[in-house]
Amino acid sequence: MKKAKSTMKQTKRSSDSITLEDVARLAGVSTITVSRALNYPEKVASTTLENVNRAISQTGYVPNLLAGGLASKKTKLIAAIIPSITNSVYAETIQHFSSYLREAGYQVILGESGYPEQNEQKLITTILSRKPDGLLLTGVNHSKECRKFLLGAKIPLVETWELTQSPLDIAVGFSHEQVGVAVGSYVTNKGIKQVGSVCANDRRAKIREQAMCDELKRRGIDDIKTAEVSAPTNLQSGRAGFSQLLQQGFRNGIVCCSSDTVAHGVLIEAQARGIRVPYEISILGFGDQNFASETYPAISTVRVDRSKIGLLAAETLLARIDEKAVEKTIIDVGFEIVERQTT
Amino acid sequence: MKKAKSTMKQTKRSSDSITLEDVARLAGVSTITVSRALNYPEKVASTTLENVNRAISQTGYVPNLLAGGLASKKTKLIAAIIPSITNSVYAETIQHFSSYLREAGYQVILGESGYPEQNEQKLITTILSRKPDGLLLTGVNHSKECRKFLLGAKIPLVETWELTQSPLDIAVGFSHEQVGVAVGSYVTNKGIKQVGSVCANDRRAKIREQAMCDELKRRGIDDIKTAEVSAPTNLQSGRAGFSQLLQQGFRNGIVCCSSDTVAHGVLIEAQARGIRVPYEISILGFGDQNFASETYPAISTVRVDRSKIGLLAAETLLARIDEKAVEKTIIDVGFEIVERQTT
DNA sequence: TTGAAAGCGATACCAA
DNA sequence: TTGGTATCGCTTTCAA
Repeated sequence: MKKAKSTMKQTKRSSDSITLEDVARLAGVSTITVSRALNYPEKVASTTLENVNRAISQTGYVPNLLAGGLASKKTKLIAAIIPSITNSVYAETIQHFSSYLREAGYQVILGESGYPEQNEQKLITTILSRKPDGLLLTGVNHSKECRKFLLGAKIPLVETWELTQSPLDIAVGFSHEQVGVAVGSYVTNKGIKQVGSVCANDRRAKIREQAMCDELKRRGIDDIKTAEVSAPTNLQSGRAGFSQLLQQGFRNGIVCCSSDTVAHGVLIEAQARGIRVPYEISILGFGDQNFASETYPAISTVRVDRSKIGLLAAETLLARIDEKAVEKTIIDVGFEIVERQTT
Repeated sequence: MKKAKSTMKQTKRSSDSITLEDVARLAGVSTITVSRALNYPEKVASTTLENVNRAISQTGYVPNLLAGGLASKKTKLIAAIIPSITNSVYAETIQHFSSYLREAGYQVILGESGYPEQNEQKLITTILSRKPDGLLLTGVNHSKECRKFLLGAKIPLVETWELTQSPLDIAVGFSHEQVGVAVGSYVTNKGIKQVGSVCANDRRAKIREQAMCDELKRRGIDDIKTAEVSAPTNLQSGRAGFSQLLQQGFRNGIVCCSSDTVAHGVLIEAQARGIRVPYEISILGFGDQNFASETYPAISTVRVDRSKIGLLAAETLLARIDEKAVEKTIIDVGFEIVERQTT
């Protein structure tokens, strides 16, 4: 007993939407031919193709990727887990990541991990249940349980923003220790004697701060004032953090911040107090966000190339998915200390 | 001939992943019972439930939502189309939108419409092929073709950021004309005589600027200098825009900007030129982004509540999906002019 | 170049 | 409370 949906009013679980079968009937071909016309047009005779295309536009057919993905085990979906979409460094990374993948016919689905109500494992399970073809992670610090699920999914994975000696699969990022060391040596090379640090209570930020302090001490600078502010940071964090430093007796020197947002807040507080930047104090940010080149003269920063991370992550992931060989599984994109000159 | 996947090495299209059937076999129940244990645990005897749960954690089972969605026609997916993820006003809206939906068991999939290489219709088709249960749109300006596909999907829709008399389904936003009028009257009420406008070449921004100019003229202010900058805007846009105004002879008065980013750029340029804000000129932004309350004293702004838009959009959409009655289909969240005082 | 039939992994429907 | 069976809409496999 064949189906004859068009003739019987309603089959048991009929649906209202237009399916391949509707298109096939209209075009006078079988469903598989329509499927081929969509996925491998070159495998279909040109006249057939025309017929099918006409039928598609006549019906306004929209393929059902759930069904397609279920059948083919390829969803053309890539998942990305980031701490927060409102943090512009992550948003920019994802923006480049998505844009590259979009051109390759993939779509990105986002998960936000930065919210405590959201346990990481549940997030990962939720994401994996959509059966993405690949997955981007932010950071390398996953619980044992999570690693199990991640590896169990048997899909290409890319960890970003941080580097590790033992990536789950691929890592694209930079070393936060190296950033700290570079900042420490930058500061001493400039002959600066007093250093203040306004640092968010964020794992990676703390790694950078620690490495910086170690390097400074190694180079003989012991006068380091530190202020911790809670993540996510905003301008207010910077203002408050800088005030703390001043209370601790910080006067002339450099204020190193865990993000450009914090740095900006420090600048505002300094201006409010009549402290001239970069004359009396100088400020170093991190991320190079919101600071289009040459636009903001008063703050120097550690530039991390979000587009590079996003693009390389996308590229490597795709290569893995297409089962091409991937030369490097640990990719260091580096960073750069950008000095801003006053105009 | 029944399937006996566990005994035969490989069936024709076997897969490596763990399915409901694997769990069922281990728990000694049928697949539908496992399905119930997951979706309606209260409909399953407690001993059975325990067995099933044990089997689930033993196997590390992750449900396949493609299959589930296909069978049930409920994907627990909500799509959101925004111009750009890196624009913080949209990102914040989505952040609240997602967070509300997440608690209700839904996941958000994003589409970016702001990139020209991406035609809107293709974007919509791509999104709809994932069969979301609902859809958020930014703006109310859709092509006829798009409206057709959108309506054809027969899912709840919510248009945000803008209001219209004839929404596709639901609209949550505010009137950009009203913003313009309010700004116009705010300016004249303060007794300001000269107005400069730095406006992005963005549809909604232009609507606001136009309404403001009309209102100003109505109230007898004709001395309006305008500078257009291209979207997406950054600090540089503001600097350049303000420079243009100065060239046109703008001296004392207020600079009205199409976004806070632009306003911030204007501030920087003013400071660079030694023009004191808000004494010699005052600055009005739009959006209240990046300006945590009371943090940035020099710039006033038009505050639009992103969390309200995101939350109300999510709430209304869910109500529609659950087929609850929705009282209002046009929801005006309003706006507010926030004056910042100098400290 | 085209098609028939058998899945993909879940849920809906009806029965026990 | 539990299970058998028929789908959901598409692609793979194999055959014509």
